[in-house]
Amino acid sequence: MTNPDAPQLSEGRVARRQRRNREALISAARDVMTEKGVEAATMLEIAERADVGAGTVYNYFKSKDELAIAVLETLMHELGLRIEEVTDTFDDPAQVYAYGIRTVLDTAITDVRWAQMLNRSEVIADAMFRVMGHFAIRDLRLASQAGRFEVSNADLVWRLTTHALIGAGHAITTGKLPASATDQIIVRLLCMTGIGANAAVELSARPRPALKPEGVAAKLG
Amino acid sequence: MTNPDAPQLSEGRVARRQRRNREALISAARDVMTEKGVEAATMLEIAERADVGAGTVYNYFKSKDELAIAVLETLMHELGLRIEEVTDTFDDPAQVYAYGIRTVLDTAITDVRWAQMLNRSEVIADAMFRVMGHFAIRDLRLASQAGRFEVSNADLVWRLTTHALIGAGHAITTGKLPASATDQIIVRLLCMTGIGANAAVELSARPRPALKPEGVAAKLG
DNA sequence: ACCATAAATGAACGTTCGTCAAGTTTGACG
DNA sequence: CGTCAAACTTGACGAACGTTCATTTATGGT
Repeated sequence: MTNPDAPQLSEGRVARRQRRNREALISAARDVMTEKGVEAATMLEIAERADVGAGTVYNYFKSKDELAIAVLETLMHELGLRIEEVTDTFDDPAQVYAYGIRTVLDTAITDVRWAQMLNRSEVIADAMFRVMGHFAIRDLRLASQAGRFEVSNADLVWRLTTHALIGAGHAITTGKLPASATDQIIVRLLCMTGIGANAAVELSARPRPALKPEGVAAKLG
Repeated sequence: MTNPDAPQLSEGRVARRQRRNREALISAARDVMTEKGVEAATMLEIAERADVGAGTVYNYFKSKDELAIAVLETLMHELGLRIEEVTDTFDDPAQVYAYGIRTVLDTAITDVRWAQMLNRSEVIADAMFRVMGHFAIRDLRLASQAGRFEVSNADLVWRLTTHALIGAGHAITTGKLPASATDQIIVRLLCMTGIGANAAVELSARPRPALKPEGVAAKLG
């Protein structure tokens, strides 16, 4: 080797293609899955939209499920960043948490791309636990330390909350719950933090500034 | 027709066979699905175990999903009856509710037949909402009227609880939560009734009599 | 005994996911 | 440049699935 830098530079081509393929696959999968739902999306159509052979998908994702999870993580990560942009200005950590779960629920039932993925609850809930848990668990802990919540095991509360949240979203999009129930849903999820019903009602009634429009938040990974 | 009773009597044969087939199918499906899980259970194997042609299944159930739901409803109905046998002797309606969700969670993670079906969360949670909701919603209302809970919308609380319950059970059977977390899970689910964290801890710590052994409760439909 | 109707049947269908042998690209090295 | 091994891509393919449907069988009133 003439130059220690050379190997790294010359590996660039394949690395670039790999990144392109991976991103194209996630993007294509996101499109197809949010259009038709996870089950109805076929691996072949995803591969075609990504301009890639059918077998290539399996070089990047072990299974259809793994690809779906990657898509979900993308969606959630983006939403998490947009939420944090707003809540950064809040003083009360309890309100940060409340705003977060409220916004997630609203998005899940409003945004077509989310609504289509609400089947497979346990998979979504798990992705939400991991991706958004970074923020949520931190907020739960902060609020508890501030004496606003009574949570000794933030992991557990967040785990239960994600399942209830996804379940509620699914129930609304399938008409089993009216969309007007969102307020009460948030109240009850806040109850899980150990504050009583009254405090939960107060917390959920605080004014909620809107998210910034999409795409603006794509600044940091 | 010589006798107005005759048509009914002579219809007996086909009606009996239909009932036999339906029951045999549910029973076979329960066996296969609890052995291998819902997805891995194939319609062909279920049909064979029920001693019935592959196509016959679709005379009784529109789809595999519908069959799975029927199985779930059977399991839940039986458990609901067994729980009620115990809680009938309780005085505090809040304790009735607490015992119920505790027992459901324990069963879900202990009984292999339940554990195998914990995928497809939204389907299970919905079945649980309907089948066990008969008891649970009544208990929530009673406890609220007695001033023990603060629940204005029992339907909603029960809906959220089922999703969290199934999600938690799934998390435990997949190792994402330790089995020792059940106590805390019940505490948090009780928190959703609007009582504070302290009251929830007290309620969940009450002594819990064991269920009667299975099969004894098969007395009423 | 006869027949109209309802139910059961299982082979066949159309799809699906995931695999694999064959072909292509890549980049270090002489 | 040319060579070559390793890494990557490809699309045809196998196996398996849920579901359908033309056909056969059973039923019960006449």
